[in-house]
Amino acid sequence: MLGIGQLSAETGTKVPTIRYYEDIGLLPEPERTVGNQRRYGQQQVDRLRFIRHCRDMGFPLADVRALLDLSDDPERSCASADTIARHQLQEVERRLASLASLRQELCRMIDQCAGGTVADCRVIESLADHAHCIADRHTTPAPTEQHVEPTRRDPA
Amino acid sequence: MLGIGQLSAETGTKVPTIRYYEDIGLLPEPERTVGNQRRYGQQQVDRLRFIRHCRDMGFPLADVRALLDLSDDPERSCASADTIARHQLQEVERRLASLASLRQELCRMIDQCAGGTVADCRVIESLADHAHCIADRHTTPAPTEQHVEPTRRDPA
DNA sequence: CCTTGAACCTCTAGTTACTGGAGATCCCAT
DNA sequence: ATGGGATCTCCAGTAACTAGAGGTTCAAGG
Ligand SMILES: [Zn+2]
Ligand SMILES: [Zn+2]
Ligand SMILES: [Zn+2]
Ligand SMILES: [Zn+2]
Repeated sequence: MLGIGQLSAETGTKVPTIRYYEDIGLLPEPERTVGNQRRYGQQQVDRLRFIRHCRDMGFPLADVRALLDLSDDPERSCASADTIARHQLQEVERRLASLASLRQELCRMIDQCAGGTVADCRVIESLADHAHCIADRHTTPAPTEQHVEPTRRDPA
Repeated sequence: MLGIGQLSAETGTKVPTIRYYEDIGLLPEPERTVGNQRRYGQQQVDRLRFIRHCRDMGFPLADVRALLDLSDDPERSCASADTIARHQLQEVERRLASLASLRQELCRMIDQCAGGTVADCRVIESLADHAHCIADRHTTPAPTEQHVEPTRRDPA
């Protein structure tokens, strides 16, 4: 049986995050010691690994929840799991397209600026007027994810 | 002079968002009618357009704020504007790379599943164990943005 | 057996960039 | 004068965590 800190180390998940997953019902309430501390078994380790892997692949928690439900009973058809994955793929492709076009605009913007004062800056000018852009509109990537510095992950 | 609803229509920004930008100091407090309603002039329209365009290009509000400050005095050197833009470009490229690798994993995952029960599903299996992945780790895109359905933008 | 210090507990609040609603007020046209 | 849409302020909620305060528990050393 592992304490929460060991589970954290084992899965590369921060301790408050584990408790958060428990709060929202992604992880079942674990056993407790007499002194009220959480104790986890292998099942929980696997479940948390599954969750983290899904998150790293960009699935939103709602999808992770659905995938966990599915994986909890192996007799069911996997059709909906595949559907979720295909949706996620589409989402990733949407973001890729939008980022690619964004990259182009940013490059143009930066290339055109020769330096000097703000009055002559092509970057500022381009930002002020979308008419300078190639794309007729920019679609927001709409990520639905986290906002954390990349100071994570250190798997066992 | 425009009312807030007209400014909203003019710039494709929702009314509460305009008030939010005012709250956080991105838009200056506008004039008011005797009845306390906001009235905007062309300057404000331009400023809000600038903000929205920056946001659509993926700049975080902190950067938008810095860019606005710069564009407010045209005599300064544009070096820091260019630096912000180059940072943003790097960020976009980072996300592109990470999404491309994600796309690959998702494709593999989906291709390998022949359908059937969850017990045999390659999607579930791949999610359960990162060892099935090609990439040695997935880097989170770390977006710092919004979470909204794409029900926006309808420029004048 | 007792002490110490790291790990753990609960609870609250903050992050980003907005969005939505309640309940009250205003503006304008008929 | 009146009706209805636009606007006002304030508060709460979204995603997915993260951080901190203030108090307990565990395990090892003496
Ligand atoms: Zn420049
Ligand atoms: Zn543009
Ligand atoms: Zn399958
Ligand atoms: Zn993986």
